[in-house]
Amino acid sequence: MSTKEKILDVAERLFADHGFASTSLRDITAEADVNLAAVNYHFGSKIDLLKAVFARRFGPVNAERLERLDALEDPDTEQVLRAFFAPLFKRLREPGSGWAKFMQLVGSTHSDTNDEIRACMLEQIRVIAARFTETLAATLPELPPDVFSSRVHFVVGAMAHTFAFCRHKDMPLVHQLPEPDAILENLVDFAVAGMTAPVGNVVAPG
Amino acid sequence: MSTKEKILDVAERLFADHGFASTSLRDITAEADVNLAAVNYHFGSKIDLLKAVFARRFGPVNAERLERLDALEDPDTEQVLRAFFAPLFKRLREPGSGWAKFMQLVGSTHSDTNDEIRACMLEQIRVIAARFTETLAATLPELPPDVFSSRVHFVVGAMAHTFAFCRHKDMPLVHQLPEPDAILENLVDFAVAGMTAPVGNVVAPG
DNA sequence: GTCTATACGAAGATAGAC
DNA sequence: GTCTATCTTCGTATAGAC
Repeated sequence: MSTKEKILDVAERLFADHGFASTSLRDITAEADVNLAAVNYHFGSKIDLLKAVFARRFGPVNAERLERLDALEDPDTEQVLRAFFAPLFKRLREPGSGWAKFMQLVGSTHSDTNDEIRACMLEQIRVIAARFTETLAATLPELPPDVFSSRVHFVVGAMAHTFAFCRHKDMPLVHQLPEPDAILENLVDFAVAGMTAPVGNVVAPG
Repeated sequence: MSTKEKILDVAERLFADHGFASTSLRDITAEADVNLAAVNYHFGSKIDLLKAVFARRFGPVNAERLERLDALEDPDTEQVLRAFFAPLFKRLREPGSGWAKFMQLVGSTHSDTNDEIRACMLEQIRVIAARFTETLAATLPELPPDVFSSRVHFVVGAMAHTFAFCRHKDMPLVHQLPEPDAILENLVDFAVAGMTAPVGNVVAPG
């Protein structure tokens, strides 16, 4: 395995387990058994290494997402959501492939307050998110735009938190977490019900 | 204002805006116009400063949450969720009080991969979360335990992401975000629908 | 009791030798 | 391509002023 690939693999795992800011380049290069300066040579900087970690995996996932979305004719809310979630979830079935760690990293990065760090992931999903948001909105034509926006936020949050912690041990309050395929079904059930919920009391703006 | 309070205020804001790891004690003490060593004197360490930031605000919020929960007799799903969310949301109505920044910090810390950082917040809500999870489960007796667990994760994720980003400008995909009170109503509608959704296809474990 | 000045080791980044 | 040396900034610790 090349130095570059060794760094990518170890960085992905350590970023996911301890967070980007809390992981030092010395941790990565020591565990990958390469020289400290190799990171700067191959990737330029720590933040560019993070970008490379995201770019490597999002390519095939996003391609499959678009394929699934384009294959739908007159899609409903569930089909759109499933087309977005399934391509990532199905890769969890390959143990040892690193996809579980990657998903964990995606989830935590999605909620990172640091704009520069979050941008490394957002630049990978910006185009695809726009396509899916647009198509999803079309399945809910009667929903007020501000309610739709709020609910998309809620779905994104539910997804991100699930990605980040669905396999985490330190969850004393919520036990008995099911298998990846079952989590996907639970997430789709939940998100469809949330997106299509009746609109309750309207609060006047201002 | 005392040195201790100045440090707490500035730390809360900078941790919320840039993340805990990306904020240096020198950033904090420079903006608070106090000496660097004052942090170590008053709080002991950077992580203990974070704990103090959480402890200051969670006290009154959690007390009100328990009051509202105890006041309910034979509560339904919506009432339990509202008793948890409302005490924090209502404080957003006081502009300049720092509660919006605190909420942002709570949301991002909830999704932090670093166990030590997340523990600073979890220790503040552990007892209360157990009470609410237990009461919430009682309102959904027919829901399979693993589905309930998944859905609680989803609600927590929706909440955390909303806290962290509901006032953020860098959200090009989702516009027209409503006012705090409307976000609370939207969140309650969404979470109630998600928690009470019919259980779809059951996936065999393993 | 409070606060300040200052020093130490470790971190990320980078220039230049090989 | 790879590695050493070095720069700046970080969290932390300590001695002492008020």
